[in-house]
Amino acid sequence: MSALQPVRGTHDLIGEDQRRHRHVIDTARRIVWSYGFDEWTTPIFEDTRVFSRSLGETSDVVMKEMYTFTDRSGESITLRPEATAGICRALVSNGLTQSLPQKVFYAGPMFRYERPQKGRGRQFHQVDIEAIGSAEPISDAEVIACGWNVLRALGVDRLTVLEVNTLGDRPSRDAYRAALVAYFTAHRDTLSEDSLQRLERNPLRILDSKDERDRRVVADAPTIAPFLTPEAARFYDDLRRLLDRFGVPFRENPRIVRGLDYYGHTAFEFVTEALGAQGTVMGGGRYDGLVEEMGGPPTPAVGWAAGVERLAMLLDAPPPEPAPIAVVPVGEAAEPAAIAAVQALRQAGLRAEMAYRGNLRRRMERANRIGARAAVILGDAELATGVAQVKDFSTGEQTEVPIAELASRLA
RNA sequence: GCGGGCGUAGCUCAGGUGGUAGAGCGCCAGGUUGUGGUCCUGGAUGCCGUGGGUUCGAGUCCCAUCGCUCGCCCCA
Repeated sequence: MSALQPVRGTHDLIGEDQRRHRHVIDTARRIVWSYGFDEWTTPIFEDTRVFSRSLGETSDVVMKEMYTFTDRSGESITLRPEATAGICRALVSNGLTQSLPQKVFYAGPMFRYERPQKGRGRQFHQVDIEAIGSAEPISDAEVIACGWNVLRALGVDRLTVLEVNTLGDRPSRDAYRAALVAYFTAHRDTLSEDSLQRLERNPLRILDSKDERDRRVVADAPTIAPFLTPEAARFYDDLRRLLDRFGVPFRENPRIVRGLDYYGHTAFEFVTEALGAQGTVMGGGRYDGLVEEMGGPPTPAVGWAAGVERLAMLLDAPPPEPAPIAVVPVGEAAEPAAIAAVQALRQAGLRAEMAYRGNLRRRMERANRIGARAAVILGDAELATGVAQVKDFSTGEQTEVPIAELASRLA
């Protein structure tokens, strides 16, 4: 009981857990491929500045959640808390700002130092797409449609709702922020302590506070709509129109706020009631300033990230594994023939294992335990005739199959 | 960083008011060394999370501590 345990907030993925996890990633990869995205893999740790600069110095991620350490050469290194910053860094590092647009798919582990909860770990996994170099609202709509199709392919779309909002462009947001600060300052004596802090750092986040006191104040708070510039308003109109055109159902939620500073215009979340406090299963938006932060030219971009663990928990059941074939040699003389047979099955693309321990009863037991759909029995009699006994485990029936035809007959 | 719940076999969990630890599932062996799944018989498994206290005696009561879990904050 006091043996070594995984580090707090990390988990082993074994058996069904692993199958669910892999199914989420495989499905996302397949759907996203059909939209023209290419997979990238970047390092799981980066120069700390990649994140501190891009996520915003006042974001919670940077202030208290990063796994940051100094390596042996004295460099400050951070385990990535999210994928987008690293992708933008890679875009710039590889000179790909010269060949836009880039449509990137990403799958891998992320790290955040937090108290673990349902659907939240210190190491967790995301799938992620980024359409970099696309400024038109049609790319936002297409990115969202792509995410929605991933959820549909996973069969979890009926458990989730898409909520969209606009954060406007820079002038819209500055004007709105000023109005919010004025409004909340006037009501500061009724705000929660947390929200008084937010008023200093990021007043937008008061909007999605769960505190009772805050919610009453928020109910009458101004919305961004009257502060949108004509350009920002039209962008949002276009987005909603195009979502309809793509056939993606959504509802507007003016309280959606992104936690990271680099977002503007489109913000969206696919949320669910099924995961307790962690309702967001996929979230994203537009981040036109980020590539520039990384030292590249001004570059528009839009994307989303989805939590693999959270999606895996929403899955009904992991997809079934194809059942293997068990090859069962009887007696030492049968070993070479059994090895040849099992290799032939594998060459034919089948999943096949040998059961070679114990008496025949043990071997058949083993064959059953690995979930085999059939057992190929090879003993002295079979070697003499060149015909194997093949037992179908679902029916219990046993038939004779020439050894040379095993692969084709069992395919 | 702050709150609630829970720690007994590999897993799921029983163990009124203190008397030296149980079930089901799983595992191992045999019934059957040329036939699995079903069935029968037998077996192993535990520093009862850890440390301390009360007591003749603690899984049970008290204190502390660690871990897990759910929630707040924030997010995928």
